[in-house]
Amino acid sequence: MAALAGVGAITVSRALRSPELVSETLRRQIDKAVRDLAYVPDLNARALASKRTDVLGVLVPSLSHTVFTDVLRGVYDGVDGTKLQVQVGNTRYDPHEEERLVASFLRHKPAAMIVSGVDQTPAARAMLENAGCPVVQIMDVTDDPIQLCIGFRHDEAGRLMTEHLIAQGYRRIAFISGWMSIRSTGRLRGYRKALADAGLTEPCLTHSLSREELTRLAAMSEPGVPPFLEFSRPSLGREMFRRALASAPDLDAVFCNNDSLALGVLFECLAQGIDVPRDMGVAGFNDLDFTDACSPSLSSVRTHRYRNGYAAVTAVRQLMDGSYEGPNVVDLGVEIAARRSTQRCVGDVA
Amino acid sequence: MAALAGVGAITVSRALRSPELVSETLRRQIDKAVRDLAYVPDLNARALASKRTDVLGVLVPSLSHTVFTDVLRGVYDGVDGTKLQVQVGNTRYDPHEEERLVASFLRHKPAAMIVSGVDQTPAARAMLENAGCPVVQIMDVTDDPIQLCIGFRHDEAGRLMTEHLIAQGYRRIAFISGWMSIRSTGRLRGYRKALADAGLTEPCLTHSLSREELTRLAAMSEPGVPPFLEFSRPSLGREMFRRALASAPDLDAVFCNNDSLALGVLFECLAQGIDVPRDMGVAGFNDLDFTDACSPSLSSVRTHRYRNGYAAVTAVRQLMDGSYEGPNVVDLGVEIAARRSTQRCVGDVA
DNA sequence: TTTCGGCACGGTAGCGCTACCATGATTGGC
DNA sequence: GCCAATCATGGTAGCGCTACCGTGCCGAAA
Repeated sequence: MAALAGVGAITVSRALRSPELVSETLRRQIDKAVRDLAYVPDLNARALASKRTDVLGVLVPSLSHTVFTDVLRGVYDGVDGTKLQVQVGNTRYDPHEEERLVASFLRHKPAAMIVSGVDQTPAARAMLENAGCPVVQIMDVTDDPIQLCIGFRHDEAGRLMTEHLIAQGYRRIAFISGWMSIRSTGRLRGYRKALADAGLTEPCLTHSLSREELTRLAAMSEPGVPPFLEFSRPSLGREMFRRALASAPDLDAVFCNNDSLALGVLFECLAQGIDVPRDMGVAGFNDLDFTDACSPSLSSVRTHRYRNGYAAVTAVRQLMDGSYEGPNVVDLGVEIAARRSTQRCVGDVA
Repeated sequence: MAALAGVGAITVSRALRSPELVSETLRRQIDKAVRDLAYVPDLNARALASKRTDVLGVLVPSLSHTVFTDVLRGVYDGVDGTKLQVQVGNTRYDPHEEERLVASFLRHKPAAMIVSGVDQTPAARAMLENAGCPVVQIMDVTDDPIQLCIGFRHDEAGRLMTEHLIAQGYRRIAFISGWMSIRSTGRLRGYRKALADAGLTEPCLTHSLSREELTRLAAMSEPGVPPFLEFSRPSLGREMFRRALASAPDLDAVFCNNDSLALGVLFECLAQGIDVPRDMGVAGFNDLDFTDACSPSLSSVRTHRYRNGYAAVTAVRQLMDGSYEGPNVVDLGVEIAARRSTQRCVGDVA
């Protein structure tokens, strides 16, 4: 092919990768030859020869949760206009699958890796440490990142929302979660801390389903639907809220581990004629796109998922060209989106 | 490395790819050496030498819509236990981005490709036709697939739901959509056909926002959030429903282009004190996980997204080993999930 | 015993590209 | 007009793996 353009093979390579190094005349000849032959460089050969690629590997625990697709949107926007190619891996909340994927991704010699959470298996961590490319952990923070972590504190988030509920006058506050990821556990810890600090107790334990119940509920779903999806369905929120009410009839608020569960709780209250927010405060987590459209609008914890993905890519690019100068632990923080569903104090009194 | 195991390099290669061709003794020696040296084969070199990879390229228009993440779940479940590696590309509903991604994916010499929809650009189509690997189009059907298409008819889906509403006694039925993808247009066509067949007219045109309004609404969203997401938010459903009511006060049903919009409509009815389903029928599309938990539960069109992804992978695997024997156009069909939000006839009368 | 097919394994030669160095042409300063 | 510095271009030698063929060995048939 290079011969047909009347130049050496290496000049073609140069013309395609750094056109500014090739004279205008030759460049035009080569461009023409490329078009005539519909020449497409083989990326595998390029990767083999140059020992690097433009692949940005991104590992997320789920593609079904808006949470991580928002992150991916930030990632995609961040690589826009760069040479980087995003390659997504789905760990399905399984540390071993994550480990497998880390190995598999690293075999392709990626330009950089972005992984979710800070709880990789020791083997996965070791591989990432020796990967020889920038590695950024997202959606959580730790004092001991592989290289750089950008995220927020889940325990802090849980504490803040619980304190908000307490400030609104709620006292019997339940924490509802269908399935506990490592991050949910952090939120639960924050919730408990806030309760303890205020001298309150946990009215009931509905954050953890028994193994049998999990299995039973999983069986209800369409075959092949992984449990973690099923376990944040609104219908599960309704079910768990009914159980919480049964075991603690004096309940006056529920803090849901995610907005989907909260949506279910909202509908259950509607169906039972329970007044939200007067008789029951309802709070979600993540501030998904439907929270403001609910009636009453749903309070939630706003996490900066899009920004997290975007910031991770920005950091990756700076790490690649050596210009990164920020700290190696970045806490993006969270915000309480206080809406009608937890607004008991103000407004009602006035 | 091969030397350290006391064997030839080629034997190592064989031992790793087809262990049955190597004697037990050597295989054990090699296994040990592999572990000792933490040897990891370079996939780029393998791809270069063997001119093939185990990458299954999957192109979807969005990672933010549950619709496509459900498909991806099916895909991931389908490749489970095989050598295939999923690689996801996000076209962001942009045909040119899709074309770019097709080119980029094909350079990696994938084992097969799965693309969404049947409306690729001529250039993308040509590349896929000459890709030399199985190509499956999903989530829509056409008489003229690239190689094989597995999906469902959107016009048929739109027609069925509209007929359901008519059968329930609704007569002034609006179609609401924030943004029209190529597939939404099909649903609108089916809706109009059903109305025409029943001798009914379209009460108002709320399926198409003006360019200015789209821009204004897009500006409302978080920077970087692509429009197509914003345009299916529940809050947009509330807004568009208000407009529809204003331009057609005698409206008695709305068929929403997706469940998110329908959720907004449901809440707007709740806020305005409009009785669903008696005074207003509300229908969505896709049958997302919250439809059954709404109060009243939301009628929708169930599309087989998970199954579509799974079936595509199954077909890909059969195409790869030459055992595929099905037709080259597969219509998975849709089902009407008739729930309370459109249940005007039965029950109320009895 | 010879012959031959089948088996386990190794040597050689690339796959298509790029890193590295070499070459020749051009420029500018003395 | 000479030399060094700078530029554009080409040649060579791999990157790490696998396809292809070849070697030596075995047991079964002649």
